[in-house]
Amino acid sequence: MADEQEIYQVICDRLRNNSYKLTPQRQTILRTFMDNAARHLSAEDVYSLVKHEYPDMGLATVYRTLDLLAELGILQKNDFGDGCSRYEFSRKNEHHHHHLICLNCGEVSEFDDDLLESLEAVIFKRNHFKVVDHDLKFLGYCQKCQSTLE
Amino acid sequence: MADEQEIYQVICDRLRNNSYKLTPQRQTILRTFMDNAARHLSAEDVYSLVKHEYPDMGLATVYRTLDLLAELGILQKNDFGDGCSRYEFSRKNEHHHHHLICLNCGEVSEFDDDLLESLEAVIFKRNHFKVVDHDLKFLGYCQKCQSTLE
DNA sequence: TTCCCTGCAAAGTTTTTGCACTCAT
DNA sequence: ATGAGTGCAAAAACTTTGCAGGGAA
Repeated sequence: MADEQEIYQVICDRLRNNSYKLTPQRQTILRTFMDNAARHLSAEDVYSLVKHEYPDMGLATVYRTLDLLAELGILQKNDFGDGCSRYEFSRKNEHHHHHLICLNCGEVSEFDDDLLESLEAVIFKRNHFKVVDHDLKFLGYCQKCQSTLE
Repeated sequence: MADEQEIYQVICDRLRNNSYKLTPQRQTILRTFMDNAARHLSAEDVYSLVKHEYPDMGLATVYRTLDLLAELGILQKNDFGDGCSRYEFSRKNEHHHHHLICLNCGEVSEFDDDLLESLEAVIFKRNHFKVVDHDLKFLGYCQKCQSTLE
């Protein structure tokens, strides 16, 4: 990923260009994602992480901010089937990555592959369905849990 | 798909073999899925469909039955991102199918492809992650909505 | 100053649970 | 007859909304 400061600038610009305000709450939440780039945070996760730095922030604000940032394409919203939405910085323009979800401990890791791009043309021909995005998850057991379980 | 009566027998056997009872509620729900094999029904969908034939059935029973049938591998639980789980007859042993979800009207159609099987070996080598299942969704616009939108 | 944004509390949605009663086996 | 299964209502879990007050531009 590029330099943190640079990313932060790009995001602030995108907010301003859409006439959204750069409130301290939004800044704090953004910083939380930058500080936890490896994780896939839920609203509740963000809420507790932010509580230290910003004890007065409301949970509703977290939800509204995540919504907004996802709408602006800054964050990507994921559903890993654990009952809540989880967010990460959007990487639509980079290499396509998919998620490996451990059925035992719930850890989410990643896997890069472009294989599916070629499929989208096939789908358009066969099904007349115009694909704009795809979502591929692999469910199984991470290395740690494989040894734990047996 | 095979003969309806045959499927029904297989399912009843699987219930009995696990010492679950074949209650009229469960029969009604199963029949509902057989009568709507092309659809991906939510608990609420099943509930309203069943209401005609069985007005006294409770929603909790529908949830519990869908859970049970999914656990037994009779139904497959899907998350299409519309805020509720949707079920269809499980086809784990047949050709792998993936879902095409229309972002406009929400219609879910299907697409068959085995491409991903080969990927799972690559993932085990590269990430030491033991894949047991995968879930691939394509998001886009169905033929109908493509013309409607432009 | 303007009105976007926020915190709070209340409500919404989907799903689960507790409990006493009922029925398939 | 017996415990799995059921309906009902209440609760749980996550998220959204309404509103009055507050702060970024």
